[in-house]
Amino acid sequence: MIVRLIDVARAAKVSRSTASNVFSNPDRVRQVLCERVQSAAKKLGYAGPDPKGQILRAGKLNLIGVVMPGQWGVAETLRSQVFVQFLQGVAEACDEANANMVLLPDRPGARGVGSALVDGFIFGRIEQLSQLETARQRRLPYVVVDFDAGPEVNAVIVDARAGMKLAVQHLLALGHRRFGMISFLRGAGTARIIPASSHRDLAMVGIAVDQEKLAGATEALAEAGLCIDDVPVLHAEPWDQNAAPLLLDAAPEATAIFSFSAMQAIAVMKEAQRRGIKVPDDLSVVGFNDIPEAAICTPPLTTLETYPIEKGRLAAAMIFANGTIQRRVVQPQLLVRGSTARAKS
Amino acid sequence: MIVRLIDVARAAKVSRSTASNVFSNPDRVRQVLCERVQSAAKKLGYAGPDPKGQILRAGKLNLIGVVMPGQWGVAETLRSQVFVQFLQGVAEACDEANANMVLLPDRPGARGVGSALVDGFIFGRIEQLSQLETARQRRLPYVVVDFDAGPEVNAVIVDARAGMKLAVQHLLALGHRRFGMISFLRGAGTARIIPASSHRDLAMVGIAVDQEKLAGATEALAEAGLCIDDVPVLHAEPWDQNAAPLLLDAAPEATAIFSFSAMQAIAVMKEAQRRGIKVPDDLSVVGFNDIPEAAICTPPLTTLETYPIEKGRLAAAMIFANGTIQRRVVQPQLLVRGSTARAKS
DNA sequence: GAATTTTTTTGGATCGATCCAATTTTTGCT
DNA sequence: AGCAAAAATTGGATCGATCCAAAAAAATTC
Repeated sequence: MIVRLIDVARAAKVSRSTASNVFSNPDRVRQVLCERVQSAAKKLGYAGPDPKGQILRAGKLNLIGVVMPGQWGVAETLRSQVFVQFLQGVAEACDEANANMVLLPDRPGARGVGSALVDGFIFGRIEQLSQLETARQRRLPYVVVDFDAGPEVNAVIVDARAGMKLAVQHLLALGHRRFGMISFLRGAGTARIIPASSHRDLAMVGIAVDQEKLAGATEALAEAGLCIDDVPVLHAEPWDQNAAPLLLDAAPEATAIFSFSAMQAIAVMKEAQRRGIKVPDDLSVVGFNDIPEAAICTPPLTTLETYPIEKGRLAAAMIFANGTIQRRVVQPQLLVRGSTARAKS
Repeated sequence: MIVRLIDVARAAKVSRSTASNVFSNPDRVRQVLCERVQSAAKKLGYAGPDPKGQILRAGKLNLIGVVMPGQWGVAETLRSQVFVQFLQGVAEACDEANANMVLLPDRPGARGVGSALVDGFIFGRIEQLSQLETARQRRLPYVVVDFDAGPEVNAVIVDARAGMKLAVQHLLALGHRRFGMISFLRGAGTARIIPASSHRDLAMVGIAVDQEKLAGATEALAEAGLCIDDVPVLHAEPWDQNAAPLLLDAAPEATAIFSFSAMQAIAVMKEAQRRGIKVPDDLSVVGFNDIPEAAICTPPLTTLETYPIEKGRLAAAMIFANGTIQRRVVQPQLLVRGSTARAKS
């Protein structure tokens, strides 16, 4: 049924080695034989060397696995524009290295980290060190993004703490003193306002990078003599459409809101405008990460550029290098646009 | 260096077969041996059966290759939100089938369609039948999206002609008679206005699905006694920021603009507003495809829902089915939002 | 305890191709 | 033509695991 190299070789009356060379090292074969093999291949409908066989010998696959966060699947993760930008960066580096990229779920049971046919892994978002164990066991190179897994692990990390600090300091410099904050849920769940007593409870906050954001905000506030406990906090998934009203209800006095995601920042702007609150005149809003919408919404959103594409490139490059452990920290930059203004006195 | 199954077998003093069974069919092995093998594996640091070896025997990879349009690379393609939505659909179907998804470039030379380790292909966008030749030769199942490759090829096709017709008919029903159109370039290039003589020259228009859009628009106009030749036409890539002004300059009299992409439709709205032209009062705008921005921009964009996620699912399902050739046509639906209104009399 | 059945275990073949050292053929030179 | 050197070709081993029929061991029956 399936035509193999050996069938072609037999049909052309040459050895397997010669037939193999016709496809992989044509210059080592006399032209007469070369043609004989090729015509035999064509007659039998041979599709060329089956990569399944090649791989076993070659060992290298030229394939990087990008591991998607476990709690969300691959499909859910693709809803994040920032993550897709990150993938763009990985794809760019892959293009240059003539490699491909496979999207892997981190569900136990699935053909994921434990058994995927790849040369290395990029962990897009992890929550626990233990998730790296399987990759380590397989002795394949791997890179962790936005998670500090110690000095022996390749890492590309955005300095989210510094970023959030920039954002809050920007608002403070504009004279704001009453805030509202939008954080991430840990795990799935519905949007909700968090009681002040839990504000600093890291166990409730999304993933490591979000905990860093919280730390940054807390620090910046503290340096201005303010306390995070006095700030109403909303926990919500970025795409939860029902979240923004909750915060505006909970923080009627706030003159500025900072969000852990750009999506929720934009949602808050929309909701404020719907209620007749003017942005940025009555309410300043700052987001985190830059997405296309942030630049074109009205007003354009002041937010943090976190260079996801660059991060993707760096991560993929580390896999291809596969040498000494590297560790790169990316510094976010504040993009001041139209959604922030001086606080009314 | 690398620990293989056979090393573990030797260390545990059992045969390869038994060692293999410990990992793949534990119930066939007595518990004593099972433990002996497992402890040997742990001692040697064996990471479990290497998928490279398994694959050769199993034959099946549980991996779908999504082929990206050749002219753009993988990274460029990920910039298209509609394409990413399509990928979401593929990912959903993969999740259910416990398979994975690899993104393949269609560059010659790259490890692409010709040699990728996959069970089947989804061609995201193709321009010529010949691009399918390699997949056909490899005798792997494949699906083509938005391209009519004949009755012997799995296909998921959006009825772009009907969609565009809906859009133009909507504008006609609102009383519009003077239009502007934004089409796609074939290949890369800078945005430019197309002379009337070339309006119906399909060779200039993007890919097959875009040619269908042109046909739909032409038909709808003709049915209202209008001719596409009288409509100023702009060719531009969706993300070209400099395109919108060109069209507004070329079509100062237009009261309605229809675009082959949502991105350019939004760009035109922004540019019009910048010039003091009110949308939809002075100018109606219709896009194609629905992206998140379209729903939240001001005014929200009237556009066509083309169900990319559903298309992705259907395409992946056809690969998994791998039976009789299927062919699904998806009918777009017009989402009337705020960017269209009655023409001023 | 021998005979029979059932459960475990094993070695050989296989998946499809590539590499390498040894062999055969061709070429070049006198 | 004869010999050496170069080029082309070949068969065996290998990549890492799984399958299968046969053999061995254990459990059951009389």
